[in-house]
Amino acid sequence: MTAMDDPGSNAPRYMALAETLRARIAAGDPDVGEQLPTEHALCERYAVSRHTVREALRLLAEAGLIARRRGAGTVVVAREARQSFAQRLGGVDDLMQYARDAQLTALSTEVRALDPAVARAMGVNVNGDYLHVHGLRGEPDRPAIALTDVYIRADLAPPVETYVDMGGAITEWIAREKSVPTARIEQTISAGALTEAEAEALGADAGEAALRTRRRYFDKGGRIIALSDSVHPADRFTYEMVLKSEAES
Amino acid sequence: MTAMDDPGSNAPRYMALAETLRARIAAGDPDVGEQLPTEHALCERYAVSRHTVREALRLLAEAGLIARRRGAGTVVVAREARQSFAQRLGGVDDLMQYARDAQLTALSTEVRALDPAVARAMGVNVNGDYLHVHGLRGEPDRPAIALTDVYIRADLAPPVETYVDMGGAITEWIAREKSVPTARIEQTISAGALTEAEAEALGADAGEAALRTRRRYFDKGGRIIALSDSVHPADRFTYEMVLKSEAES
DNA sequence: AAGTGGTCTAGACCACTGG
DNA sequence: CAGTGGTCTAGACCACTTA
Repeated sequence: MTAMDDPGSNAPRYMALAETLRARIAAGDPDVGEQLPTEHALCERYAVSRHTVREALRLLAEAGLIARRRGAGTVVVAREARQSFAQRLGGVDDLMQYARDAQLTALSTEVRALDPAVARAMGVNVNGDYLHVHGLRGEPDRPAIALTDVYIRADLAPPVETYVDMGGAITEWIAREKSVPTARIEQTISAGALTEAEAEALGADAGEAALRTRRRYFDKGGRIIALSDSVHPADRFTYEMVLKSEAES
Repeated sequence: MTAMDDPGSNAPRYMALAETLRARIAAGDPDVGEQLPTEHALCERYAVSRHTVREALRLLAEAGLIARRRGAGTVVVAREARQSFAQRLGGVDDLMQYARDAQLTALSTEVRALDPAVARAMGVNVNGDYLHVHGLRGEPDRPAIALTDVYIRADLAPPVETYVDMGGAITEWIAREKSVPTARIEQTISAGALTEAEAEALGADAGEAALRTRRRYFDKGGRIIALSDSVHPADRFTYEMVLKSEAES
């Protein structure tokens, strides 16, 4: 009695077949690393067309249970799909989900080699020139929400006149104008106390608790595109994220 | 000269067709909200079979450019796929990416109605009984990494004997044993100073900076499964996440 | 060279949407 | 009710892997 033999089921055949195969894999019948029957064999065994078999296998492949290779066959790669969650972000701007109009106001900018101390703090080992923008982030006429340092690889950095009103979309500008899309972002979030210099720039008290976010932007080849380091006074900022289950059907 | 008319291209037809349609949508030919030609029309226009058209449309649908409804047709929902990033988590355990062996040691447990003050702090409005577990999280013989409060809806909570050695996988137990999988997790991360009670439990100093994470677990219907509230001394914990581009081809 | 999965065709029936 | 997308069949050729 498998889902395939159930005449009362109103599910499409390819779904029923997928469910049957999923149950068998969960039971370890074809165990991890072993081969699934070929598409042709499944057509015969379950008396369905190859298209139906392929739709069923597509579901299992999307669920990460099987891997398929032309000429080599289909192997089981997992007995069951772990429930998985994902935080999706529409773009780099969404990384910090505070108000859209939180503008970066530059206090200073310069192009020079990356300070070794900064590189160490950011957990990277690089050399070469970077455009360093130091500034406050927040809405006009409101207390600043963050004190931010951004380091953009010099050969990718926009001209100084340009980036001021770009908000946080610098990596999108680089993707568009320099054809270097960001492929990976690494972010660390930690707590810490405000230093005196930070407190002064932010109009807060030294020693006050603060949220510190550091981000590293990488291109497809793993090369650094940009670095950013922000300090948020505890009472002015909360990081919120929603993680959704990746289960589909 | 579209990708479809390119005879030198060695891409499959359905990919070429998808690329052609993607370019047209990007140009706003069928603008957002407008209808795409029907599958039948596309078959005629590009002289391919319906299966080929459907494979092409499947790609566009996966990219989030179009939405399809049986009987109603296909509409454009976006001119171009925004570069998008996702943090993927294999399970609830991975939410906090510190060492796997960070066990929760219960200091107290009780079942009672949720304290209104707690509900307010967690940003939820609920009633009913919850199993409240208050404890320390960390490896044995090391300073605790967090002070944690977990509130599990009473009708879903495992028997007291069970949950002790489950680590953080409580929601996975609920999904398996109670058939209530978690569909969404909302998390807020903020900074704050340790209260005296927290400092004492953690063996730290009151007023020290700390990272505070609050999580809400929801089922498919939006009902709360569990709540958790953790405080991490700043020097003992850093939250790290990797966001990968969702672009595929 | 035989067999695999990947692509493609030309049909068909169905559930559902909309006028 | 006509037309849509969803499912399904029975073929076919191809690129690729394995032996």
